[in-house]
Amino acid sequence: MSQISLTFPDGNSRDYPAGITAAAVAESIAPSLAKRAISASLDGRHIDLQWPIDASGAISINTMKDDAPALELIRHDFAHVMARAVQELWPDVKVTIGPVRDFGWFYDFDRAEPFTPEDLGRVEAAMKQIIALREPVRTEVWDRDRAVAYYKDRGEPFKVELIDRIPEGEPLRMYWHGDWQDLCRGPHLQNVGQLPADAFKLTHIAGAYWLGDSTRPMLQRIYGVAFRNRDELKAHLTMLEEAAKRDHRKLGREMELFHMQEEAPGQIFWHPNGWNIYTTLQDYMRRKQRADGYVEVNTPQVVSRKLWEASGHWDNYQENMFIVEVDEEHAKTKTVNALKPMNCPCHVQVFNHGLKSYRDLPLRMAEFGSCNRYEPSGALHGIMRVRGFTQDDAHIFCTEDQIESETKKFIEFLAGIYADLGFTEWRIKLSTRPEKRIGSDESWDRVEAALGNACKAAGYEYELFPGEGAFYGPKLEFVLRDAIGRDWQCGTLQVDPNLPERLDAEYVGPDGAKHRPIMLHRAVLGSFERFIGILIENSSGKLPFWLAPRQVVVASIVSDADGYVHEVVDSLRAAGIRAEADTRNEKINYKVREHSVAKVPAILAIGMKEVEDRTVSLRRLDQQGSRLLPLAEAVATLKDEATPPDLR
RNA sequence: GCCGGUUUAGCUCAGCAGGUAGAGCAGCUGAUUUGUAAUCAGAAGGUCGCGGGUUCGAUUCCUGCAACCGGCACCA
Repeated sequence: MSQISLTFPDGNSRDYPAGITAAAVAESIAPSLAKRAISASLDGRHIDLQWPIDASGAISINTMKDDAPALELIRHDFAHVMARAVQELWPDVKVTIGPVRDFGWFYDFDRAEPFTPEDLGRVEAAMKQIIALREPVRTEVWDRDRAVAYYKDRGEPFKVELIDRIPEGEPLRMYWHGDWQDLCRGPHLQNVGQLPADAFKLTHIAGAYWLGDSTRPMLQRIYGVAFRNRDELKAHLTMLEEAAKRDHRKLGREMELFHMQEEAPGQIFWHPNGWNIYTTLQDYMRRKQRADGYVEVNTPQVVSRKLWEASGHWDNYQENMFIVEVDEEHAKTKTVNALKPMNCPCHVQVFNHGLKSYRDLPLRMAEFGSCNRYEPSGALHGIMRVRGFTQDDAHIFCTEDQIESETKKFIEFLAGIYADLGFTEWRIKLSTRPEKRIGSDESWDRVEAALGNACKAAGYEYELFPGEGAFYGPKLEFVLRDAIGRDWQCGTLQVDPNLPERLDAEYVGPDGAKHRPIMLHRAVLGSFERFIGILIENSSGKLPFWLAPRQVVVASIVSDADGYVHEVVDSLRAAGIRAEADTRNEKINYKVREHSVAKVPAILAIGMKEVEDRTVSLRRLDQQGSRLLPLAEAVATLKDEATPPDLR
């Protein structure tokens, strides 16, 4: 038998007969290690202790102390144990697939009856019983015919289809958790008893299409979360509760920012407080864009079908458009229009008005463009995914040579805005040419390189997403990370030579001939609605002072102070601060509590002492105690804080 | 759009094996003039999501629809 050489993490290596298992390797190092071993990593690949090793490489033995492999195994074995429990409880259930995901796993089942929340408790109990049996996990490689025959025999059509989808030549591996068998890539733990029976929870039931395809049957998915121990599970559940507390829909109601109602699904009724955030953010964006060389335009909401036919949207996206028809009873002739789902075709109309010269390029045309899209009902989510929204949209008309410098300029622009809005952690995704595309390979080469070079020139790395670009051009996407680690794709820059062609945009070049410009579609926030939702959740509603809808409440302690309270409010308002008086006949404790719950960042309490000394007592949100300072000083300090970051 | 769930006062929720409903908070009225996260009292507040059916009688049972929630699919 041939020998292989395995290198350990400490740099030493040892020879073993080919075909040795990682379990035997661990045993050869130390019996105690073999006892604690759960899996191994071979040249970075996570492998099962039972698998034979046929070639030399770098090996390390994993124990429960190794976070990533331990959690992967635990979650994956839980998926199998759950599927076993479900089939023990309901033998007619068909199994499909059950992968590991963030914090846990899911498994999709086919069953005529829907699972109920009560069923989850039964499944959890059955899983604990299975774990208590401490049965061994074993594995074998089967040939295709045997595997297909086995699953046909057992009446598991989904598994048969899965096998058909696995490429010829790839080994089909079977795993047994006790007597329960599943087709699985592995690796797994060695014994079901290694699972922490007190560190998992089945969280919810949901529908999910087989193979993620909406034309295939809908299965029932059960989600679970699992950790190495009870404390980690508890910490996770606490984190979920914290996340629920910052839900923008809840805070939107509590802070009286907006509401939505049945008569206008997917559209927002902004209340004074919420609209304050919106306009403050929009004013800021408008100043930033002006300073960066954009011109602002505004274009129609209701646009004839003819333009959408010319742009190509009528053919491809009609299902998602609000169609507005005017019939013969109202007008002499019938017209068919659509609410604009995007601004680009309208911007080309502005560009096309009058003859443009190469000297006009790059032309950066911005619009806070209100758009309406008939989003599928199931996609709507608070103010994050709506049917009526306003983009911070702009189109840069330029030559191909200008793409790189315009992209670099845009990345710097966007970086400054994200920093101002409190997002320091974000990344860039570069999506390149898809299979089905227009344009020559040479032009794709040039444009993709321009985007990549622009990122580097601006000082940012990017991740490559091959094949993910649009059919007409590559794009950059800017993904920011919020305070609790969630990612949000907000900014985008899309290179588009197609729409100028379709809508016949042109400019006169230095050679006196007409040329097509390139369009760069770009946005920083995406939409104001969604971005405000992100801002609310990122800050738990405690927005930075300059964005807070109610910045200061001046609260009287005794009614004899009311006159001075109004004087203080007037001084603050004169300095441009959003201040309100609270002279209700209530205790100061009551007022402090109420305005703290409402997340007002500063409360000024006014009693007779302040009246006599012409001072204010300043209390900051989430801080104990207060600070006494002269009125003029308080106004100056707060005015400073209320100044938007671009005006400081 | 698909699967499952939910819909009762402004908000959070209880209740009803079929006889038209309750609490806390908010709001209103009165008393209290109060020093940094809830002062006390009183009165009031609901076509039980919308439509149809069964029934002597429906908030409760059946059925259709809508919106919302959790996912899936979608996001030009």
